[in-house]
Amino acid sequence: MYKIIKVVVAISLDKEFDYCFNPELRISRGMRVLVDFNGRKRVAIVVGLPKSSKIKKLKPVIKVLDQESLLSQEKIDFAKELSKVYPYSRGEFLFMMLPSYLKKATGYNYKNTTDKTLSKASGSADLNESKHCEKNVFIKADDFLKRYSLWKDAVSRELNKGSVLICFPQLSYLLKAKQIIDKDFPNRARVICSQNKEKDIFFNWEKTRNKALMLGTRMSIFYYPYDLGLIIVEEENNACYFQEEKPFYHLLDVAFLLARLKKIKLILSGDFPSLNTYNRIKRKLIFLKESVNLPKTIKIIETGRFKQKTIISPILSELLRKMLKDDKRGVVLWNRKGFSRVISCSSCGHVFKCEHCSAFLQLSLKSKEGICPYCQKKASLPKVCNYCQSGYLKNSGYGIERVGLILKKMFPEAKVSDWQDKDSKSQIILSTSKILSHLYDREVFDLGFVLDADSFLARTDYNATFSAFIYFKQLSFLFRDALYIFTNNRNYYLFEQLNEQWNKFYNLELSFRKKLNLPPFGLVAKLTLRAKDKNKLLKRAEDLYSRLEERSQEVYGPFQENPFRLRDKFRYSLIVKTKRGLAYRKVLKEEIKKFRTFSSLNLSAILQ
DNA sequence: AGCACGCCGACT
DNA sequence: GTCGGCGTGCTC
Repeated sequence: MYKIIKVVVAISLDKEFDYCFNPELRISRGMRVLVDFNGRKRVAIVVGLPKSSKIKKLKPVIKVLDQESLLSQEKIDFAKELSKVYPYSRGEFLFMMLPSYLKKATGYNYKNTTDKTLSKASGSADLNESKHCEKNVFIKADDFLKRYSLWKDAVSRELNKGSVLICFPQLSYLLKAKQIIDKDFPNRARVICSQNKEKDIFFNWEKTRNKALMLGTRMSIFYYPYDLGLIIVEEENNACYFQEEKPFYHLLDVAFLLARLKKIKLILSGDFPSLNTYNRIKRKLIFLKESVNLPKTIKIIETGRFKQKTIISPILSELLRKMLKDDKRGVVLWNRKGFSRVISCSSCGHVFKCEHCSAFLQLSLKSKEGICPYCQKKASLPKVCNYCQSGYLKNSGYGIERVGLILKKMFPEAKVSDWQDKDSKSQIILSTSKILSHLYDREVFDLGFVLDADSFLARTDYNATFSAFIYFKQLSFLFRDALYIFTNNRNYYLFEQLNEQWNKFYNLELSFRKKLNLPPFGLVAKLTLRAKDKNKLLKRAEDLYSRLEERSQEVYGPFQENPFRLRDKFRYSLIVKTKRGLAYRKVLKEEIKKFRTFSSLNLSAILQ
């Protein structure tokens, strides 16, 4: 007589499959088994042990790969909850919780030593958000040290009982913070991140299961230890917490779901909360703990009266002159890499474009080559135009290198440096917005000058104003005296908000979002289709559009993505607006599932 | 996901 | 004729 198991595999189809096995074998939930799935051998995870099956002819399990359960019932439930929210199957999520070399059928027999209490913790996620969230906190302070001092005690308290997971947006930030954390918790912290070598992930995965202090990037949450008692998300509003490739997910969604499932505390920490988190604070679902921050001066300068022909307006050159006279240092911010924006022929006007993207090549002064700002591929440039054989190449538009060159000419006596070449003697420093990834270096300058503020507002997405607010506010931390912002829209409401209380702007933004049913109130999904064949792609995009519209969804598009063609593939997007809630997500998920992705065309979905 | 099956258009 | 690209169905 045979016994039966239910398994899932790592495919997008959210379905359990039944197999039979010899009762002499020891099989329990959360173990890996090797099965014949549709004619091929595949690793599957056991999710159930039913008495009977509706399927008449069951295939037998080929091999049992583990001696003991690898994934607890709680993790199986967690994967199920995740698959309700995101358009991926329970199987796909369960496999994300395994170190990748256990995803293959390599005969590793996992022998558990510490994970004995697993099967106790079970039950499905409590979807009533208000129940366990009074514990959740947002810690607001403008630098890491201040925030750390506010959540440090919670860490040491929790470590007496169980494990703590601290998430960081990037590995570089994590390692910097680790030096500080190591002083208080010597030899305790373990790093879990995708950059780890396979062995390290496995090593940590096994070792970090008991009263462990885990520091990780966004994926580390899928490897959480069974006795996890506290999750901390540092720089909660950082865009790095959103994974921009398949599977798309936001760490915060995953963290909320896990905290609710495990009934544990979640501490969010950052200089400014995300709008979603602020909404939770307002709804009293998160408690705000704010440390007093020094107000920073942000000055708005209208440039409209001056021709943009000279990128350095008279006001700016006057400010820089005064700054040099006062022996102070400043950073000029311009968010375009390279030297110029367009390379064209002075005679026939031919514009040099990237072969793989719909983008103009940009000149890099350093390599004297053309470079695509999107795919980063380099292309050699001819001395004489290869189309008309007569014209010279002409550069127009401003990249950061050109802005630097102009400033060098204007201020020959000053030391003008690019961000990467700067030293303690540099007086005028040029940088793109990547300066913000050095926020935690705590290097402070006297003055800052944003020359291209309007390009941050020219974005068409609903988040543009909010992102611009965060960008300017975070920048202002880097400057002792003042941050100057040059704009043609002096009267835009954002600018008057920059020197107000931070939550005044948040309240204003939330009221707009509520009126227009945008996140965090409504659900916005962006579905992007990519293919090499432009016409077929458009047809597919229109197909999907009408299908979604039939389901009475508010659909917009198809829009061409910018750039339309990227790495040889054209891209169209659809925007779907619905109410928030699992039922609406389910409709979207079904349509995405029904929409088959071929080798020649793929679909990705981002839900916000 | 990945594979088999079957439907059409192209072509030695 | 039949080769092959691609839409469709299916996996216990």
